[in-house]
Amino acid sequence: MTHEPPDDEYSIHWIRDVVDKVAERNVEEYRISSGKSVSGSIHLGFMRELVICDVIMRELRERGLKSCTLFIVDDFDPLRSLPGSSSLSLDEWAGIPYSDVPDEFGCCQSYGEHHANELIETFPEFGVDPEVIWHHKLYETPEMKQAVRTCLLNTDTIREILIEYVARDFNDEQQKEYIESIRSWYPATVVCPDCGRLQSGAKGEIVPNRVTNYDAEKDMVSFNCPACGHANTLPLDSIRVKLSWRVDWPAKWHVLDVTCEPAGKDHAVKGGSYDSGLEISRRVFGWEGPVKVPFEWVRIGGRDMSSSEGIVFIPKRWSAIAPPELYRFIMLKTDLNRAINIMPEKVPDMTDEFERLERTYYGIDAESAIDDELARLLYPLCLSGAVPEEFTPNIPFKFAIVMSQLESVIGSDMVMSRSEYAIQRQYSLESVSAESRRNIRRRLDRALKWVQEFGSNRDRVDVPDLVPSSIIETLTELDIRFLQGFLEKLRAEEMDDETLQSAVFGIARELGLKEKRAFVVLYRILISRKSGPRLAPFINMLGRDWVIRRITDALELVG
RNA sequence: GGGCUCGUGGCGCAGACAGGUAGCGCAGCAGGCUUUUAACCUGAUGGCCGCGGGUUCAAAUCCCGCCGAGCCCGCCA
Repeated sequence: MTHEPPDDEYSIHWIRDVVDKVAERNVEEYRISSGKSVSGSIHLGFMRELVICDVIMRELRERGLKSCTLFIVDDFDPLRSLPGSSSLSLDEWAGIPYSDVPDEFGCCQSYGEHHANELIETFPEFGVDPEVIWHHKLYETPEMKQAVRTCLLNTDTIREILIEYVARDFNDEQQKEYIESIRSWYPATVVCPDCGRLQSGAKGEIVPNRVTNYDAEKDMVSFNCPACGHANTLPLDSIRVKLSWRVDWPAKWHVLDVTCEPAGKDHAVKGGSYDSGLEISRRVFGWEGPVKVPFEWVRIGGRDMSSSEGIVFIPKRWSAIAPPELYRFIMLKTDLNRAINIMPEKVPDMTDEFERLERTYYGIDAESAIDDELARLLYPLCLSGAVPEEFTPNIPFKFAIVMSQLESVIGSDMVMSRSEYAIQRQYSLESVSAESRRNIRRRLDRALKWVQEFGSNRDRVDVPDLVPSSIIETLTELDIRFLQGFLEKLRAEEMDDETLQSAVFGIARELGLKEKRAFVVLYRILISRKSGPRLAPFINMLGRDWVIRRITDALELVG
């Protein structure tokens, strides 16, 4: 039996499914949120969450719905550890909110702001534009104060929920212990007015400065700071209070009226903080809470990215070596529950793949392995800005790898004009647009950085100023005659890649020189190696005049 | 101990929710008008679909068990 594939039962892409679900909320404005603790540099993986938020927003707008994105900088969290590179003292700053810790680099208001800004600066390139909300400032608003009050008033309910969600997989003894430990627990901590700490101790031995009592009638909060010993009972309005983990999140959802928030797998697991947060939304704040969109993590080169341990690979570093649109493409094409392992050394190949999508979108490739409808959906979502009316050609990344390394040899003007010429030939263009020229420039810059950081030895091209005498000495009588013949040919006429490649073979054969040897000789003269980039295009990149001079110089050295 | 996700040619992945001859990219291999070189084009090769069992005329796909990898599950975030 055969199946007619039902058209609308299963969607072509996860974005459609997610947006369908979000749109069901039927609200006036769809608010898509994300948040990040600023314990250090925010790595490239977090950008996945921002991109997910962004495409949900874009698709909602596409459907004529009002939508925005939010990015909450969790800078009111207490500092627990410092990266090894930091000059700050952990003893001095542990337990203090990131917004109160100074910026050791001196350029921002605080430790938290510094790391947040490092990320925020890359937003335009990556095509995201969320409203930035500073957690510590949010806590100063009357709405958030009221939410804190609501949580304190509903402490019993919150305790019940936590026992239900956190302790459900415990054995009897663990359960008893947990219930006991939470008996006099309040869902909030206090910034000590004396020492400025939310908690004492660093990672592993933390004791929070927890609210020890809340007098609802007088709206008074008691605490007993474990860091400095200061104990007091003060009006809620007069002190800085922060809600606990698992409670803070639903309070923010409520105050900011969040419709949807994606969550990494650590938070999104069944019974995890997201689920308990939804339960708190229902039973404490009286609404259903946001639409949960779980997603897997991003790894780089097979290793986890983590601010505290592992490798630091920040978005800025990505945009220095690869197009941000490519990052968005990788995020969008991969299913949400798949971990993404980014391999920087594959950037050239991945860029090619992305450009296949681009050409499919513009209908330039006659046949394409990429589905038309998928290209129509995905390509615009990959771009950081509006989709240009017409295809804007660029040089292939792999061409740029070689070309960009020649700047120091032939100068950047030559590199640009030869790159433009390559595009003109490839797409049969009369002229190259200003936009294309900007693209070329960007690509050359990225290709050069890429090859320096991630290129293999084969990718690296190093043209020495002079041909070393050690190489001159290896030239035989026949080699020299070949070089003379090739020089003549070069002087005689401008040749395209194919003609030039043939000329090498032709001249070598005429003289009875082994073809392979001819190539070795030329590569040695040019780059002191016995092989290199495909020869004729490489010579044309360097330019006829330059190569003529090079060979002439070499022949002079022979004497 | 409990839970979630993943396991498909050398590498990275699609196909699994609707069971019916196993696809793509990269690498490798062979070719591109008597011209091997690493922008480009063409072609062929390469897979007990983690293992075992079950359902079915038919299983990569559905069900059960096992193995392996990753992650989450006290406080704190």
